[in-house]
Amino acid sequence: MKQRQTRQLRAVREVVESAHDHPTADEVMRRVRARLPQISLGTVYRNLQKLATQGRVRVVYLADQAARYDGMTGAHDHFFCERCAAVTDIMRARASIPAVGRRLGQSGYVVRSHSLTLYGVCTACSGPKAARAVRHARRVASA
Amino acid sequence: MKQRQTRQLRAVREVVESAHDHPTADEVMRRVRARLPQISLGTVYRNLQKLATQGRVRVVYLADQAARYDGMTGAHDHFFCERCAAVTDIMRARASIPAVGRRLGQSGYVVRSHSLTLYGVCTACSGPKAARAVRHARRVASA
DNA sequence: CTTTCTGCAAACTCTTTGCACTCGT
DNA sequence: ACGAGTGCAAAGAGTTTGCAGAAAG
Repeated sequence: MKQRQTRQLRAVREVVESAHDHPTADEVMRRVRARLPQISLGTVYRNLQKLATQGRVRVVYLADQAARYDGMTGAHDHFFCERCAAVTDIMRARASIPAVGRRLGQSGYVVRSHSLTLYGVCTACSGPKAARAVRHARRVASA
Repeated sequence: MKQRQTRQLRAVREVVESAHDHPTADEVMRRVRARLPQISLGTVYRNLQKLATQGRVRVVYLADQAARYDGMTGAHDHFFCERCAAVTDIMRARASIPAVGRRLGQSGYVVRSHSLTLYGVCTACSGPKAARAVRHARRVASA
């Protein structure tokens, strides 16, 4: 029952907490392997789930894509770029959502959490240097 | 290139459009089979995707669950009951979201769509008759 | 030492796809 | 008749899990 402080758990936690780009489980594994070349994807999933249960990590589900993991646990939402698959944090989108929860609460619903995601094209992909940005993003996304 | 009016496509469309409970692809197949007993799950998926591309059906992605299909194509959001897996439509949650899109637009982001889902416990599951409601929901969910 | 955790691989779920055949048009 | 659509089964992607051995406390 007691949680052990294994090097794998710590490495997964440190990778996710220091990541600013919402990596997938697979990407987390690649990064952890820089330090622990033997770690398996199953262990990464188990530890990510453990951290998520403890609230140390947030899981971000995006349409039909693989789940992303986010070390920022404070209230914020996400923007998903349909061109380069980048995920950007949005800090101010939620202002009105507590009101929705309150209204639903009067109808007997208990709102525990919510998820707001905007889909579209990000600055890098829609701007004048879009071609270069897309190339860059693809490289990062498949690295 | 021309779209054909097959009985399978029509049956899938009619099932989803008349459903009020956000069925999964598997559930759609079960319902269609009442009329077309030999329809395959692959065909259901192909037709759901076709209808979604045409905007006649909305796909609702919920955390790590299977996708739900929604015949209501107008703007609305969803509440997901973590106890019975029921999905409820929420009509008024989005009022403030266009403003978020506008603000992001000024930063070079193009917002094409968004998804807002609230998670919690629904009226039937949190009320005084919760036990019965849960039993009912489970029966429906696994029917 | 005891118990949790790991690595591996197999299993699982959901969804997509290749192929030969069917059926709208 | 032509070719889009179907059924089937196999393949894919992402995630979970059983088990024997490793290692944390």
